Amino acid sequence: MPSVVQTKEMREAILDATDRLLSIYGYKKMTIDDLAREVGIGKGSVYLHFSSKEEIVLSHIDRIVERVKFELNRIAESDCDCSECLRQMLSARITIRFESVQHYTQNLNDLLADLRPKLLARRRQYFLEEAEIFARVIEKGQKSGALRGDDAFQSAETLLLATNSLLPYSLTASELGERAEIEEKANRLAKILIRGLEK
Amino acid sequence: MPSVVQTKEMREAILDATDRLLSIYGYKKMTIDDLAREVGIGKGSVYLHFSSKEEIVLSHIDRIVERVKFELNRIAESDCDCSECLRQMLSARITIRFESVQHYTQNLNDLLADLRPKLLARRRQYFLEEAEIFARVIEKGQKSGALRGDDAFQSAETLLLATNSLLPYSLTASELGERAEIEEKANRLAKILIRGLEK
DNA sequence: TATTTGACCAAATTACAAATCCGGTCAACA
DNA sequence: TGTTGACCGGATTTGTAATTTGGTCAAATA
Repeated sequence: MPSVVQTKEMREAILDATDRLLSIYGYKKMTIDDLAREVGIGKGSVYLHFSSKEEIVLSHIDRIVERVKFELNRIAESDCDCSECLRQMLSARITIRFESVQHYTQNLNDLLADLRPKLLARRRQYFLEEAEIFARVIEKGQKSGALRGDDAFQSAETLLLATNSLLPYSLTASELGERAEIEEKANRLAKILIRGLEK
Repeated sequence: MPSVVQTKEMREAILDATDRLLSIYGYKKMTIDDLAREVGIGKGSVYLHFSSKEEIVLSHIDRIVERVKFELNRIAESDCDCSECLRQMLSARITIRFESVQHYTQNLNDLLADLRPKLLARRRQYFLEEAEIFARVIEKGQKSGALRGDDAFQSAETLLLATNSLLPYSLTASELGERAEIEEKANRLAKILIRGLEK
């Protein structure tokens, strides 16, 4: 059996390679042979760390969402005021997601087409997890008197839903527009949304 | 030459048939032979009204957008107060768009895949035209003192952008969720957005 | 004559089979 | 003990023949 440290490092290396290959070839055309070669290990070794191709790619996507959640939690627990927290969280979410897909050659929807059913289920899960972090901040804001007393989780869902339109899965990186432009739109939207939540 | 009335009615009949066939087969698999048969005219007659298959389908989509714009203008010119106008306009937009795609068997993005470049250009145009109607209402609200003095057109763009996420082109009608659920989300979002624009 | 039509054409698409490729396994190797 | 790549069957691609389709226009129709 591989040692724990080696296993963890190797998992990361495989997911890094997955990101590179996925961005060029997409799920279907990315082969396990390619992946093993890119990592520099034998094909059989890939299956020491993951049980299937599907699990590899889903884990890669999980990792991105974990990064987003980590950053959201970091901001949520910082001591700036509630509105500023929400502003930073919305901004960070767009930034990380943009960085995660900007090197993809086609749109995410097509690159991951064959995983669609599994992904839809996961996206709902991701959405809930992120919404919970936002809801915590909103609740804090309500207790401090800064925000209105609407249902916190529903408000969080609404924030995410509204800002999701900025990075549609059906657009190519090149069709998305400049990063600066997207971030400007995101800020404008965030400003209006957050003001709408304030007392 | 066909008489004006007949031409207009026949155009509509062709676009109606286009909607039916498009919702089942999509752009590529919908044939002009099928279309002519569905309308009950000869194939050659289709080309008396449209110059190409592409023009037919784009006209069909134009017609939907025209319906949306007509309704938006109607509400915009009614005499309810600005916030209420915006609320109704956002709601109408979702409702009409939902009705226009709910009978489609696959997602719009796939059904219209082969038209993507042309459609992207048009969507930008549609977006601008709708945004202008919203901007007029916002400007009126600013003059009456109900709304903040931010750039009206930018605010309009932001409203549309945010609510676009409710009906993603990449989801099947069956994946979209219940109509009531979408309208509820739309209302919640509209409420926050409009409050964010108010003084 | 004024309209409408469907047979016709080239180009695109499909159908079908043979050849190739790929995810996943596991006996052998280091 | 930990790693590997040859191997398997099912899926995919490739090459090509047969079919279909967008668009036209001479002929039919009214």
